[in-house]
Parts: sequence; C-alpha cells; structure tokens
Amino acid sequence: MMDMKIKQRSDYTFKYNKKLGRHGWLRLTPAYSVKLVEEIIDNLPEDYFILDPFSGTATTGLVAAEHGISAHCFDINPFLIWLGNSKCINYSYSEIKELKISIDKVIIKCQELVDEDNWLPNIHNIQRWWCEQTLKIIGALRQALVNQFGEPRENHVSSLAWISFCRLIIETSSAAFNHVSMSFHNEVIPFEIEQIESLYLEILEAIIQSAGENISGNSSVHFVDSREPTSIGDFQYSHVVTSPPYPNRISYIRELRPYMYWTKFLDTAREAGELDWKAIGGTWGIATSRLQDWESNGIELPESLKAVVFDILQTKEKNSLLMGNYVWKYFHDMHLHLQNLRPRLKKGAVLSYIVGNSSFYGVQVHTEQLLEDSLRSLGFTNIGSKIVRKRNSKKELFEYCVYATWQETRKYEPAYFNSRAAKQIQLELF
DNA sequence: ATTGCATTAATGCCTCGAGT
DNA sequence: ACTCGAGGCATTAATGCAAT
Repeated sequence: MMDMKIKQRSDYTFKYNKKLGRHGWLRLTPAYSVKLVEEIIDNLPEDYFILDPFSGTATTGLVAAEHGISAHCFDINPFLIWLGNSKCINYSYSEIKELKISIDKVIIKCQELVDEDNWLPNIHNIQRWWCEQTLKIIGALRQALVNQFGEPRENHVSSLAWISFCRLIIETSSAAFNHVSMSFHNEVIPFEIEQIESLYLEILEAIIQSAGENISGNSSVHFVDSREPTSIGDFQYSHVVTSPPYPNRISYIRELRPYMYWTKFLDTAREAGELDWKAIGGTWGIATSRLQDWESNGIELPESLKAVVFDILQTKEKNSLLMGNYVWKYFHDMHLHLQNLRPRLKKGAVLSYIVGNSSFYGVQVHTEQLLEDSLRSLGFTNIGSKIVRKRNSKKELFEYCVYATWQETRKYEPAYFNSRAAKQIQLELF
C-alpha cells in the first residue's frame, strides 16, 4: 500500500501566478505555473536561449526575461501574440506618466459617448454576458480607448489600458469564468457608470504598478505555427520549455472569445472555428466537423498511438470515431512539431514539455508515453517523463514533465520533480 | 417563399477527489 | 460543509442550403 500521495499542488497551476505582477494581468485557465518554469530554468547560465513553441499567455517568455534570460515564443493566436509581447516589454516612467494623463481624457470621453450608438462586438447572445446598461458603458469606454490609442495591435504603453479593458469586461460580465467549461450565472448584474469607471481605474492602477518593474531579459512572441518548418531567422535554441495543448477536447477559443471579439481580433463565429481548427487539439465549431473525416497524410507514427486510437474506436460509443480521430490528429500534429523542431535545436539542447494525460470513454490516453515514443522515433535521446502534479478532476489524471535531449551523448536527467512520492506512484502505475 | 435536413456554433451537465 | 477544477461528454440553438 502506498503511503505517499501525489498532491494537486495548486502552486503548480495558474493560481500561483495571479498575484505575481505581470503574470496575473489576464487570467487564462490553461496556463501553467511560473514556479514550474522557474524550477526548470533554475541555474541556467545567462547565455542560454529558450524556445517556447506554444506560448499562450507567455508565461515561459516572461519568467525567462525576469531571470535575465532571452526567449523566443511562438503562437498562432494573434491576440495571444499581442498580449504576450505586451507582457514582456519594459515601460518607462515617462511613458506611464503620459498614459495616466491620456486615461483622464478617456474617462471624460467615455462619459460623452455613453448615450451614443457605439460599436458592439458580434458576440452570440451578448445580453447574456452584459445587460443593456452595462453594455452601453463598456461600449463607450471601448470607443474612447479607440479614439485615444487606436485598436490594440502595437506593443506600446497603451497595451496596459487595453489589457485593463479586457479584465474589466470579464469582471462586469455574468460569465462563470472560473472553469474552462465556461457557462453563465443566472442573473446579469447592471453596473452604473461610476462603478465601471472606478473598477477600470482600479484594475489599471494595479497593472501599471507591475508594469513599472523592469525586466532584464529579452523575450518576444512570434506568429509561427510550431508544426511548420519555419523559424525566426537562423536562431538555434539550447532549451525548449513549454506546455503544449493537452489532448482533452477543451476549446481555447471558448474562453478567449470575449477578449478577442471586443478587441476586434475576431469578428465572426466562423473565424473562431477556423482559428480553433488551426490549433493543435482544437475542437470548436467546424473543427469538430472536420475531424469526422480527417486522415493523416501518410506520416509514420508510433505503433502505440495506433493501438490507443483503435481502443477508442472499439468502444463503439456515439462519438467514438470523432474521439479516435481527435486523439489521432493531436499526436499526429505533436509528432510533426517535434520533427520540425530538430533543425532549430543546438547540439545538446534540452526539452521540457509539461503535458496532461486524458481518457476517452474510459480508454486511458497516456500522453507522456505517446510523446516519448514520438521523441524516440525522431532520434532524441535521454527520453523520460516525471509526474509533476495530480489534476483535481478524475483520479487517473496527472500532469507530467516529458524531457529529452537532442544530440547529447551524456546521461541526462532533470533535477526537478523527482520527489519520492512521484517516483513511487510512477512505479505503481506502470 | 417555405420546408426540412445537415452542419456547426454555443452552452450545460455530471463527476469526484482534494483543498480549505 | 463548501468550493473548485488544462475533464469529458451530450444536447440545444442557430444557421446554411438544397429541394420543393
């Protein structure tokens, strides 16, 4: 009987990040922990160059920069690229001073605009999110921000005003934003203009506070599909530190929609579906339809993957074909990513991938093992994985760190996450 | 113009261990 | 006792489009 337990370790989730300055600017549930990244990059010499091919909210890039290390981060979501870069740049005292003056003008302009017909986003059933009164006010505030700064596209001190706006729209909405399966509260609370103004200024003040702290490293986020062989110049990386999407049919766009519609990164439902289809593990709208008849284009995949997909198909549930194809495509895409990653790596480069396992109709999908198999067949060495934490849903769900090296002959094993409890459960499970 | 079927966008339900 | 979650699902609502 096992006497040691794997803990949930909320310090290894986004929760830990909320109070950490820039890391807490905008919450996204599928974000991994600052602490985890710190443990991975701990003690790296400063000339190390990190790649995060699945940047998301740019946790890796920001932690690296805060530690004086440089990183390149890739993502396919234009909103997240904008947000990530805004999180990683420095803001001077004079810029911030100027921003505060501009905001005073924005507030006055908002009061003038509130009775006009301002642009509102094309969000489905928008009155479910905000009542008419609240909508009028945040619509006016948005218009005042546009008049003052333009749409949020540049990485400039005005980004702080826009990130605060994104926080505001969530905090005034009736969305239950505490879960990836986002849904709604029954009541929509109306806000007065004074309440919204003071809430906005409060959020902005906190964001400005943390923006003033200088960071020494250079991190940047770029529009790159990590499955493609494209790269930024001819840089090569010594470390890959990332948390890719998990094979869990959670839609990223589902949670990002409010931000992206209000900032005009999204205009129609169709665009949302197309963007999710581009993402590895995407499931929203048309992505699900396209999975029904999706087939891999002949790339050689590990036998272990075929076995898992076969098991899912064999369950003969209503959507077995869909789920099987979903898993198949997820690992196909991850394999393609690892394959095209190789030319970007320095000799001896170390990979650290934080991933979660899943189960479909009771069939366990051992993400960490399947990725290890891909790494092995692609010529990586020193391959292994360790449990990082237990997830707080089904008991068989964990988060893992999958690690490997590229063209390294020496034995390598990461020093992190090797608690006795983790080793024990690893033995018991497999 | 209307109907009916297919597709896809959007949201809710049920679960259950762990932290507080 | 109460809250919460990188969880999976099914179901419902809205939209598109071909057939009448």
